[in-house]
Amino acid sequence: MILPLIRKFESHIQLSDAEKKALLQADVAVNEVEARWDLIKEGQPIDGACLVLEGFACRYKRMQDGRRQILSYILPGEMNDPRVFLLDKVDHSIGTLARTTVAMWPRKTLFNLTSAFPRIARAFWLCTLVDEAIQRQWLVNVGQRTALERLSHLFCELYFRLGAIGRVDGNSFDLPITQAELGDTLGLTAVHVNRILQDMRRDRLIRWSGKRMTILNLPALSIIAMFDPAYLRLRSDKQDMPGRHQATPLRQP
Amino acid sequence: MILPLIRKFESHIQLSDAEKKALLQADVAVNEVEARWDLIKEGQPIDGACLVLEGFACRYKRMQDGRRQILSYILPGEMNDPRVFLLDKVDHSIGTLARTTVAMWPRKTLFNLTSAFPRIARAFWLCTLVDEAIQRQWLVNVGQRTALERLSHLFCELYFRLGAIGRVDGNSFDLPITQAELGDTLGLTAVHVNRILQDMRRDRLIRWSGKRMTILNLPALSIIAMFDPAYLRLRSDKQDMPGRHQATPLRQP
DNA sequence: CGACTATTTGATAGGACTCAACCTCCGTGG
DNA sequence: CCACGGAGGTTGAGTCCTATCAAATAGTCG
Repeated sequence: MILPLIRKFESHIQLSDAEKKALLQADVAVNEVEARWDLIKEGQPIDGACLVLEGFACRYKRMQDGRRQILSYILPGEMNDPRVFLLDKVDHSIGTLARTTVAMWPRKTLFNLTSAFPRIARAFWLCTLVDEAIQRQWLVNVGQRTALERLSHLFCELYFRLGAIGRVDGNSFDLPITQAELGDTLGLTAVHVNRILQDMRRDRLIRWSGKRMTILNLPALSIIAMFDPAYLRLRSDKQDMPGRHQATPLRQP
Repeated sequence: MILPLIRKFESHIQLSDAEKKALLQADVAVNEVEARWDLIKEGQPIDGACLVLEGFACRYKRMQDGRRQILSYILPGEMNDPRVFLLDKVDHSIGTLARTTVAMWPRKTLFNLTSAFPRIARAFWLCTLVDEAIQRQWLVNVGQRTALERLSHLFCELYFRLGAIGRVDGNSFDLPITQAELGDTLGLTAVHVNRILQDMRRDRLIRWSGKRMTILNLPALSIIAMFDPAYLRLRSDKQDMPGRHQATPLRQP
């Protein structure tokens, strides 16, 4: 049921069978949520943590006048920061961007798991640290980079993050969001996102039809974005890392 | 020696005398550092946490081509996130913006303190959560706001953060940084920061001569920035909160 | 005073936004 | 089966905000 989480953890550290079993047996409530629903609304009290199993969610903040900034994407295997339990209410909303299945954790379940299995606690820990590293990158992104650089950097990031959880097939992955949402992510308008995307398609950097994104030229994209995946702290010996796909088959004519 | 930290903690929770005493007796190494020195360099292994006692430090990331994004300010009483001890190296640098006195904590000291005094651990905890809330606000700032709004929001934030640690005198406080550094903070060029500052001075919003910033019209500034100090989670019953200065004396004619 | 850094000013260019219209796709329902 | 509506994508023209480049001015410190 919560396989994606295990997968995610294992992209950071190796889990024992006992740890995996404990996670699999954890008491969670699974829900299906339509696109564009709020899982948690800004200002609400918090009852539990939510883990995305499938789909695409995000954290965002909305200003009084309607402007919105998306703060982070929550991909399968990821969850909102469980530490906010300490607070009475959250200062941002969590919503779905596509149809999403989420598992809600009672805080007690989380507490039991992390106290019984220190390595699981450590895995949670590492995940929040990576989240923060991503947060810092996003600030650099909107603060310093041009529109083309921002889009390129985000696509590189998604390619690696999704690759680490086995959601990249060849060079393509599902990206079920709209151009307007991309704009809210990168501090750009939908119109401008659209124009830069056209440039990127023209230059054979990407293809993005329907909900499917294909990275046509990762090296070029990485250079444009000055992208270095180190901040994602992925174990590079994982066999499904996107980078491995470049290996040349040995059987040559 | 580490009074600023106690002050900061007490803007979140009340400490007992025993807790204060433990903090005061903690084993730390205090250093004076000139402006524009790095306390921690990106990629370095981490030996200890650093607490700013006096002055002005920041976290920042530099890109290959020289562009820099300042990620957060570290004010007196604040420290870099001690949780990064878990990692082998940091993904960003920490440097001083002005002459700063810092206390370096051996990780053992930190460990002893937090395990002996759960409320101290909780205070650290709350501080990192507030840091992250600020981080989110900054992303909204550079992602969604205009130059005027960004500057206004930052000045409001500093007014409240410095007020909470008793560094606001009337409506003015020390802001010993350059316009170029403001630019690196807000994703703007120094030239443009300069021009917007002139507008703000003309409109009697602020005065900023030398290193001293004076907020001339906080209500107007708050409206421009759509500023709401709630995210800073300051205890509103603290007697030195800036907000209290608005109270009307009871003795009216 | 002199060297340096920071601030200010001017002219110009360009990236991104605005507003509006139009197109395309797709699910719905008559 | 096709008309309809809505959401998302695309296009165009015009504007504004912000960056760039260069130079002058003001401050600071030894």
